[in-house]
Formats: sequence, structure tokens, C-alpha cells
Amino acid sequence: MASISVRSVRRLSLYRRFLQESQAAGKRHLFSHDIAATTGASPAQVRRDLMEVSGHGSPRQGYNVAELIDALSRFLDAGTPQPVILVGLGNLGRAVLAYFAGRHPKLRITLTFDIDPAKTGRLLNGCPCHCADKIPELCPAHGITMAILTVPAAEAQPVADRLVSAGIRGIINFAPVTLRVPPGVFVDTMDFACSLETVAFFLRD
Amino acid sequence: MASISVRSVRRLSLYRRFLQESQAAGKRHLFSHDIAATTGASPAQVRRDLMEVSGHGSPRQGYNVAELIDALSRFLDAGTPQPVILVGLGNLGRAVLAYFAGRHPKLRITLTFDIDPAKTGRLLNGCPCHCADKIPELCPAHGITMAILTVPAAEAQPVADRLVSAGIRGIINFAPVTLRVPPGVFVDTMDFACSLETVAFFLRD
DNA sequence: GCCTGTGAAGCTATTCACAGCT
DNA sequence: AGCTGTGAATAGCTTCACAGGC
Repeated sequence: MASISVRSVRRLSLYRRFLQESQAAGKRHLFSHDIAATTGASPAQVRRDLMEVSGHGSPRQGYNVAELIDALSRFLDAGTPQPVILVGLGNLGRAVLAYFAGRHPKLRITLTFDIDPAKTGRLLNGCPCHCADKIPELCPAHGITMAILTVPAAEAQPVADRLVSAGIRGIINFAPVTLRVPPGVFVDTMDFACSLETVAFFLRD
Repeated sequence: MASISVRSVRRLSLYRRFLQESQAAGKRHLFSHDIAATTGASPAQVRRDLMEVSGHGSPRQGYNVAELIDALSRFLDAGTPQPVILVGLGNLGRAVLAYFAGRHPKLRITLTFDIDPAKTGRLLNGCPCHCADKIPELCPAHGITMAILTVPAAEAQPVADRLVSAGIRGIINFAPVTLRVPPGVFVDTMDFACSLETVAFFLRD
């Protein structure tokens, strides 16, 4: 497989979500410019991205929605569902947990961790919360490779280090910190302070 | 001013935050490779980005931390503090509100909005919550141009439309939806479902 | 010696433009 | 006629490499 860029994969994920919404709304066929319009890409880019998943469209009617969703899912999803952990059950952690609850068939938060004894041992959104000390034991035991990190900024790097040594190789980081991780570990930081500053900058003309 | 890319501005914002932390830790001088190492950029990129703000470093000691923070702030910040509104006080909205409370000298959430009467009329983190109906009245009255959108996915586009007609020109969107906005309005979507799928993809080899 | 600042090169991503199809 | 799929062209971003300075 020719190596595909992070940005293309991200767009493919976006296209799939839009296609699923369209399907729910009763659409059977869509053109590249339809997908482009509501996902913010150009029609040419949609077609080029879709080359990677080789879901063929017809010139007459465009893309068959159901077929394309299947092709995208085969491309994007692993065969088996992937368990994900969430570390840090503050406001943000609970919000993210609630957001993901039961939403994605292939990516489910199956365990959560916190250091606060008041939170451990309970269920939140049907999901057990363990003491963060258990990370090195439970992650390998459950074959978990992905984590969502919603701990305070000061904790983020040390917790990330522990996650990595527990076998985690993908992290969605909500702390306003650039994590240092070894090669082969993927991190995506949701840095909204940075986003806000960036948007603010471009409002000044 | 030569036009600068969104990505450069984002990195500059990241550099500044790192410099502020370094300053708090007692650092007076830093080299481009120090900044690069902890922000995930290359040293050459740091230097190139910093060309834009023309904060001059010396070959002997690198960059003077205090001077560079000043230069970055002059570049990134508007002269006066910028008020920001937050719309949608669910779990996520409250988490984001708590996160920003008092954190940024130039960007402050000054008003929040929700449609739930149980939430309106109260203070959250010292910030008054109004009924969403008041957006068209209050935003222009307070000269607000930026919004953080933490409403459910189905509400995001209609609310965004109302924000735009109330004069909002920058939106940080947390809903898993690509917003359609007129030219001149900046949107940054924090799409963590998408991020998680993308990270998951690259873990499969 | 080892840094910064920067032109130039190299690389990646996006768009163009058109052949081929229905 | 109007779409898809795709090679070619363009635009944009990142790194190289080195002159200049301490």
C-alpha cells in the first residue's frame, strides 16, 4: 500500500461521517462536489482521496453511498473493535467520555483511570474507573493501544510516559502540552487554547 | 505584512506558551533547538517562523526569553483584550469554560449562552449565562467577534448561522460537523472523533 | 565553534485539465 | 452533457546549507 498522508486519512474519516449522515437522510448517491461542499474540501481533492480506497464512482450518478461507506470502513477500520482508555476524569474527561459513549462501533472507551480515590471503583457511562496505578497492569492485559488523555497539563507528560511503557501507541491529548514520545507512538493534541489564539490572530486585519 | 500561514501562527502560539513556561522555570535564554525539541518542530522551522516576528536572537546565547515573549505577544495579540462567548453549557461547554477561566490575559470568555432555562440567569465560573435568544442583541452590544461552540451536533450549524449574523467572525467548533460559513469567517473544528479514527488508522501497520 | 537568519532546494499537498465513460 | 479517475502542473511548506556574527 502506498503510504497515505495523515491529512488524507483525516478527510476520509470526515467523508465517511458525512456519508453516514446522508445515508440516514435517505441519500443513495452523491457526487464528489456534494461531499466536497459539506466537508470543506475541493471536489478534486475528494476524488483524489477516494482513489486510495478504490471505491469506484460512476460518472452517471456519482458515488453509491452505501458502497462507499463500506469501502471507507474497510480502509479505515481495523478488523476487530479497538478498545480505548481514558485517563483523567475531570470535567473534560467526563465530557469526552459521555460524548463517545456508544457512538462508535469500532472504537470504544472500555476503561477509565484517575488518581482520585473518590472516582475510582465506580462506573461512569457504564465504564469502570480504576486507579491510575493499574495502568501498567490493565492495559497490556486488555490489549489496549490507544488512550485519551484528559489530565491537567502538569500531569500530561508523566502520564504519557507511563502509557507508552504500558504499550499505548496512540494518544489523543487534551492537555495544552506538546508530548514527547518515542518514534512509533502517534499523538494528536487537541490544543484549544492554541486554536483560539490562532483564530484571534486572523480576525485582526 | 507578508501573509503568514495558519500553521506558522499556530506554531508561534505554541512557542510562546513554551517560552512562558521556561521563563517561569527561570530560563533566560533558549536556542532554536530547545524550542524545537519541546514543541515538535525542527530548529530550522523555529528560526523561519521567528523571522516573521523579527525578535532577534544572538548566536552566542540564542534567544532572550523575555524579549521573545514580548515580540511574540506583539505579533499574536491584538492591542486590547478580546471577549469571547461560549455557546452550549453541557458537560463539554462547562469543561471548556473551567479550562479557560482566568487563564489568558487577552482572550476571556465574558458571556455564555444556552437554551436550557435551568442554566440561564446564573453565573458559571464567574461568567453570566444568557438565553441563546439574546445572542443577536448581546454580541454586537459587547463587540464580540469570537465564539466557542459546544452545542450538540444537530444544533451546530443553525447556531453558527446565528452567530455569524450576530457579527461573530471566528468560531472554535467542538461539534463533529463541518460548519458552512461565509468567506471571512474563520472556523477551527476540534473534531476528536476524527482524530481518534485517524490515530487508530496509523496504529495498524 | 556553534549559533542565527535566510536564499535556494526539495518535498508534499492541492488543483488543473482532460481522457474516458455512461 | 457532466461526471469520474488521474497524469501533469502549481502552490505551499519544510529542510538544507551556508554566510555572517559572537
